[in-house]
Order: sequence, then C-alpha cells, then structure tokens
Amino acid sequence: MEYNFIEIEKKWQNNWKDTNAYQVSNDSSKPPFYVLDMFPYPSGAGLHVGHPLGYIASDIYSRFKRLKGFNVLHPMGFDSFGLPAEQYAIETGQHPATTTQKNIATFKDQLDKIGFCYDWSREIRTSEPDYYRWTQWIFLQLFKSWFNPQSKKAESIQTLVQQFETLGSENFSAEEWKSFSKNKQQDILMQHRLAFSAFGEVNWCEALGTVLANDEVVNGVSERGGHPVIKKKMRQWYLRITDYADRLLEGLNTVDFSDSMKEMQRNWIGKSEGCEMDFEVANQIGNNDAFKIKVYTTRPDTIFGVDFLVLAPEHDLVNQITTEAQRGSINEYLTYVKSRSDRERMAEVKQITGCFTGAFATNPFNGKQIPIWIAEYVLAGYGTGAIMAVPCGDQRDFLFAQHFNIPITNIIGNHFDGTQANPTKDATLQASDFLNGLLMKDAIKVAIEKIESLGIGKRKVNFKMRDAGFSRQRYWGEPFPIRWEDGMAIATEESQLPLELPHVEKYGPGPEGEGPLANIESWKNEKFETSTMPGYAGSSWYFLRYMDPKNANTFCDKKVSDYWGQVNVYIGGTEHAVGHLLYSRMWTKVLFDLGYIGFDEPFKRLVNQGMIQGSSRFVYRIKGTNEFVSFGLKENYETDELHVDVNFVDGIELDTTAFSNWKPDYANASFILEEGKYLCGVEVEKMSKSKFNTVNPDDLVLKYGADTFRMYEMFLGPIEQSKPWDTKGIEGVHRFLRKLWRLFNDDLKGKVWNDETPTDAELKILHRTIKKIEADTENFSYNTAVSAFMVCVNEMSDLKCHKKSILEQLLVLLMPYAPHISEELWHQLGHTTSILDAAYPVFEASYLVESSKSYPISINGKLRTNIEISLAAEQPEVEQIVLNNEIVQKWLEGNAPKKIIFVKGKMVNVVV
RNA sequence: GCCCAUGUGGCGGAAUUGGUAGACGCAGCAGACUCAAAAUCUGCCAUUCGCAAGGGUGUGAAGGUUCGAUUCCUUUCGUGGGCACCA
Repeated sequence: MEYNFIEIEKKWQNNWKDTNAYQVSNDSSKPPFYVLDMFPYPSGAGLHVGHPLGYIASDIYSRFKRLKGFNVLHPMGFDSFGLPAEQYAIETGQHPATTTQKNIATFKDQLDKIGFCYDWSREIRTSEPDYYRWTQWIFLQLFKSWFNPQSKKAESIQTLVQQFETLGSENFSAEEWKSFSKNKQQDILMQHRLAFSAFGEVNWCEALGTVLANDEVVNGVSERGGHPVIKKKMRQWYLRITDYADRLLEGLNTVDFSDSMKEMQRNWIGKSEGCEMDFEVANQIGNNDAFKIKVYTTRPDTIFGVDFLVLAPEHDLVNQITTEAQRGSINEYLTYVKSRSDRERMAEVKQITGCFTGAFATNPFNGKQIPIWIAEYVLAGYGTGAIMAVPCGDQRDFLFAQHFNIPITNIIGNHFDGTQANPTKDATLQASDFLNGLLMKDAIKVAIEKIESLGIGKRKVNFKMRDAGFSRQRYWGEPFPIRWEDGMAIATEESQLPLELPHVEKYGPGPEGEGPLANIESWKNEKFETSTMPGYAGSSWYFLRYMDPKNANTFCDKKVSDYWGQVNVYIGGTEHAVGHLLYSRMWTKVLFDLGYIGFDEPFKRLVNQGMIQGSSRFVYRIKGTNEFVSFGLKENYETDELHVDVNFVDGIELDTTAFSNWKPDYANASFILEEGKYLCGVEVEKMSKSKFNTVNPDDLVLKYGADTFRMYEMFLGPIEQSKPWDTKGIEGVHRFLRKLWRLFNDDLKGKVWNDETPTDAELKILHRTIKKIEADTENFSYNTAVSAFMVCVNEMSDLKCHKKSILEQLLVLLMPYAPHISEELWHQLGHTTSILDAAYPVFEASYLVESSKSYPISINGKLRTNIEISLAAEQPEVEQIVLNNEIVQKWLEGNAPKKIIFVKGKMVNVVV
C-alpha cells in the first residue's frame, strides 16, 4: 500500500468536519488555553507561502496543548475593512463588500486545504455589522470616558462634569463652568475625552482631492499620478493613548514578549524626563509685550552652552518673530518644508537645512542674546516644537552650528575637542555660573530646581508617542456613531447601533478632502461624521469577540471572558510591533478600567514569526529592443532589469519558451545565451505579486500534501527568523513522511507493523525523541523538532523496528505537525477513536542513562582525540587516563602539562 | 537618520547555560538495483597541504577577555524589517 496523501487528507478533513472535531465549548472541566493568530487582511492576491507560516506554528501549538489536556480556543477571522479593497473599488467600480466576500472565500478555501484546527463556528469579520456594531459601541465608551490622572484610570466623563460643577479646574471656577455656554462646555470636555476630535495635519493631494497615507507619498508627490502633496490641517478624531503611556510601559513588565519587541514599544512610547523653559523674544510687529518661546529640553544642565534656538517650521510664533529683512528667505524655506514628507525630514539629516528668523531670544540666566532659527529637523509634534541648541553637547546641534557658522560656546573644557559634540553626561561643567564644578548628570536636578524657583519653567515628562489618529477620509471602514450639531459632537444612542455603512455610488473623495460619505445626501442631512475609523479599530478588540462571537447583547459576556482570560499565546509578524499591539493593549486597559473585562493586558505571551521572503529573478532587456541578455553578459549592454515570474525559472536558468508565452510583448523575444543557457539575476525581496516571486501553497499541497507542506514550512528555519523561500527542499520532508509510512506498510507486502516487544535500543531512541519533541514544541523550535523526527525515523528504519508500541507513541508526537498521516496510521494500528485526543507520551529518563562517554580531549583548546571514560570518573582518575594516552603524550613532547581542565560529562583540556 | 533584528559550507539551517563547529535536509558526485526510468538503498561532500597517517585555516571584518569564544566585550561593515492614513 502506498502513501496516498491526497485521499488520506481528504478523508480525514471530511471526518473532522463531520464530527465537529475542532468545535470548542465555553463550558469545560479542562483548563482553558487560548492560542491566537493575527487575523489576515483578505487581499485579492490570495495566500502565498509566507502567510501560513505563523498559522502552522500556532496550529501545532494548539494541537499540542489539546493533547496535553487543555480546552484550546483557536479561532480565525478576517480583518476585512481596509484601503486596498477601496482602491480596487475605485478602479473597477465593484463594491468592497463584494470583493471582500470573494477574497475571504478564497482565503478560507486555501486555509482549509492545509488542515488547520480552527473552530470556524467562531469566525468573525470586522466589516460585518454584527461585529462593527461593537466596535462602534466601544468607541462610544471611549468617547464618553476620560482618564482621571488621580486614579490613573478611565472613568465616565460624568465624573469630570461633577468635578467641574463642584470644584472647577485650574483654569476656571465651578461658577464659571456653570455660566459657560453648552458649546464651550462641550469644547472643554472634548479636551479630556479618550476619543476626541481636534485639528491635525494630513498629507493633502490637491490633484487627487484626497488625503494620503505616508506610504502613498514618495519624494513629496503622490505615488499614484505623481501630483504634489502638502500638509493640510483638518478636523480629525484621535485616541488619547498618551494618557495611558505610563501604564503601557508598566504593563510590559507583566507580559512575555521578546526583549526586542518590548524595546520597540518602549522606544515608540519614548518617555523622557526634562523640563520646559521660557525664552523671551522681542516683538517685531507691534509694541506689545515680548513673546515667550517655550522650549523642551532633557538637558537643562547645559543652559549656559545654548548658542541658538531652533523652532519647528510649523511653530505658531514663526510668523510673528521673523524680521522684515528675513521674511523673504523664511517664506522660501517654509515652502520648501511643506513639500517634504515626514520620512524625508527624518532621514536626510546629512543635508543640513535651516533659516535664520532675524530674531533673538534672551537666555534667562545670563542675558545673552541668542539667534532664533527654524529648521526641519525640529518636529512640531514633539515636545513644544522648539529646542535650545547646545552645539558642544549635541551632535545635531553641532553640525548645524558648523554649517551656518554659528559660534560655539564650550562649557565642558577639554571634554569638548571642537571637532564633534560630546553628548555624554559625565563631564564637569565650567563657565556655567551656579552649576560650575558639577558633573552634568548631577547638574540636571539642580538646574531644574533653579528654573522652577525662578518661575521660568517646570519639570516635564514627555513622550515621543502622539495621540493616535483615529479617522480616515475613506469609505471602507466603520462609520463613527457621531453626529455634528452646532459644532458639537453628539453620540448616537447605543440602542441605535450598528450605524450601518451606507452604499455609495462612487468611492472617490468628497468635497474639501472629506471622505466618500460626504457625497451621500441623506448622510449629510443627518449630520453624521463623514470620515470612518482606521484599519486598526476592528483589530483592537477582536480577540475578545472570538470568546463569545454570537452574543447579541454585549461585545463579550464578562463570565465568558473571565473563563478564557488573556490570550495565552499570540502569534504574528513584527510589522505590528508598535501599531496594532499598542492600540489593542490600550483598548483592553480602558475596557478593564470601565469594568467590562477582568484583565488589563490582552496577550500574555507573544511569538513573532519572521517573514518568508521571496527570491526574485530578473531578466535583462537591451534598451529599446526586445532582446534579452543573460546575466553574465549584461555588462556589455545597456539594459533594463525586469522581474520575471519565478515559476519560469529552474534555479537561475530561465525557461525561455515559458517566458515567451508569458506576455504578448515577449512572444518574439530573442535571447543572448551564455553556454547555451539564459541565466537570471537573483535578489531576495518581500514576497509580493508585483515582484512575480510568490509561490502558491495550493500547488504544493496538491503535489506533496498538506502534511509535507506544514512540516516543510516549519523545517525552513527558526520561526522568528526571516528566510527566503526555496521550493526545492520540500522533497526531503516528503521523503521523510514516505519513510515513516514504510515503517507501517510495505508497497508490496502491505501491513508490516507488529506487536513485538521493543528492545532497549528502540526505547532509548523513542524516549530521546519524546524528550526533544516535547521541549522543542513548547519552545516553538519547530525546525529542530522536524529534524528530530527525521533522526528518529532514520534510526527506526535502520533497526527495522515495526513495533506498534513504539510507533503509536511516535504518531502522537507527530500529530500536531502532520495530523492527516498520523490519524490515518493511528487507525491502521487498530484505534477507533481520533488521535486528536490521544494521551501524550510520557518521557522516562531511565531509558537514557549512560555509564560512559567518549570525552573530547583538547590540547591547548584544540581537539586532538576522543577517549571513552566512565561518567563516574573524577578528575585524578581522568588525568591518569588522559596522560597515559599515546596521542596526548605525542603533543606533550615529554613536558609536564601546566594544567588539566576537566568538566565532568563535557570535555578535557590539557594546557601545555 | 532613528529603532529592532540578523550575518556559520554551493543553499536552508544545527550547536539548551562559554566546552567535539557544520546535526537534519536540499543540491552535487560516485555506486547498487533496473532493459530503461521512477522509487529505494549505500558511500562521499567547509577549505587547503598530503598517496596516507596527519597537519594548517575557518562562524561578515578588526581587536579584546578566557585553559577554551559561533556564544561575552569594544569598534566596524553588509543585509532585512519598522518609523504613526498599508494592514
């Protein structure tokens, strides 16, 4: 009997489906365990081999935990709102709901072929009204809440209103509050709501009449069409995530994420401690009072080294302080900055730009007049949008001063050499009045105290993180349950949810950069908000909905979320390190504060899978011709490098016939060959349809079976690591499964397994394998686990071991990795119940005990020989044996050894 | 630019805490079986010197710590990912 994977896999997939083998109950005596995948955005391109990597890993883990006796929740769904569907709609006129539906069907079909153990009865889609009803509901809770800095948690906005009514605030008394117009009261409350509306800058493209993502802006022009893009202020919605900055930082100590992931989040939050300080500047326009420029600095100790101030070009005071003489060049510079994307402003710091305003500020400590500049390296969004520049202590300031010939003050003596800044805090201050003689790191505190006592500034903690922009001028997203009346945002009644996304005729932008919803008359008449929520809205809480997906009364019953608790293991790519993971952590904290769930961190453990990269192939077309030259000869011509579909290339050799048939353009292409072959160029890039380097899992499943495919993906390398895809190696894993099959069946003789009693050697191999597989599976070290399976099957084959008592335990170990073949062989051994719930083999150390070891013997750290020595032997005995060894004596050349290092059970090193 | 990751044979990778570098697999080479092919099996496979025994070199590069470094430290180069409206 042969290994007919097509039949076997179909048979058991149907069986598992018919018996609801993967359905999970919220009511079980087993301990709960929640394994979650980051759900996919169902793109039109379908799955490529990179997508299932994380899904296979989580599937293996879920099955493993189930064997270990847990009630495992392992759901899947679709993040189905998003920009690509909308752009496709603009191009083709098809409704996003239609294309999304179709794409999801394709995805599910592809996923099912791989044999995942998802409980599809819990599937969710973020674009379904039943789902986004609760996204809108949670948004309303955010809208109706504020962050109380005293209790450090979210509370109903009503508690704030009460506070204002009884105590007033810093800025107004209780009486004043009551006298405010309703409009003014709402404006004030808006400044405290967790979901709030305010003005913010967006990338605006006049020609396209739309707002663009940073991604869609390349070199200051739109990616589509190459039209100019500028910054424009528009009313936007935001989430006040900055209020949660400290709790988001503290929470990292309670979760099991990789250190690098935590580091990335910490850097994103970017907590820094310093102070704000005012610098006075003369008014250039009238004879009004002098302006005060507030700067933020983490280094107030360097106050006597300030040589100039730099404002962000967007700073409010730029216009008012600029002198007439400088106005022309300032305006010129502002125009230049407007055309620059944020990315460019950050990246191209080698190119130093800036412009002098003509104004001078006064250093409050020594009265020195210091010039005020504007420069794009100062960002309006961080701190106060103004900095004090200390060239001797900050490299960027130093380069700026050097470039514009601004004299540099040295406050650290010979710690500053005049060729580069010294950013350490270890130097002793000089020429710094009351700070003289202090170490810089100690002076920071002293300086802040002085600044506060003089009333010119105060201690301030700053975060790099900004409040999260939460509105998009798009169609395919959740509508805000908000109406605008008299400039006030009015929440929709919760009983009216969902506020369904209306159909539109065209998906183009509305007037004045508003979203497509602004084109719908009825929507405008109802005064509904015309922007929609961003992609991360639905994904910020979906893990809760899986627990209780059908509940029509609430987003997730508290009793149910108490049973499942946090996600035990969350698997997904690092590309979500800062976005999605921070937002979902914030939403969880808010829902916790408001009492809707019982935990304030959503994910207990996070595993990041690396990206499977595509290995692209290139052909070289001689400019202006239809002639293609092989890679090695391309230097002789002027060529264009073009992607070619990897499926036409064997290794690096191009199948020229397949290539010619690919596109009509290439039908009569000619080729310049080297040694009779056309060789392609190779580059590792992101796997993407547009680069023609995608490989479809369906083809591989068809050719080798799902079990082979699953194990091969895991065998490629460590799950966290990025690695290029190479289809060739899959043969090896397929051979392994066939070899396993032959332990049970012979192609000619049929059944070969038997009921004989296992030998010690066989038990030793089995238990070594149990130990290794169990540990590797728990650690997500799946590539080494697959290798251990191979070693085990190779050794069992060598021993001609066909014994049921050994093989059936091996099958259980293998089930999480290759469920179909395991289930089939399990039944062939006579079992009548599914292997999905078999008992996991128990490792017994007694089978592995050894009495001696072949010790590696090094001379001066270099391996020279091996000697078999009893494991019980101690140093004196071992020294004796080693020194009597012929090879060791040869290397000693008659000398006595200086030292003999003996590590019991490991090695011996003789130092000569 | 900033942040994170990473660099080991022709290729993917292994080496649980500093202790035999290259497990396992792919590709390649040689052989067995076969009329032939497929499948399967056996052997070789970092590099260099050598008939061999055996030796030299070798984990991106350069230094350092150590009896001993792929592993720890310093410097440096390359590659991949993220950087707030892609998801």
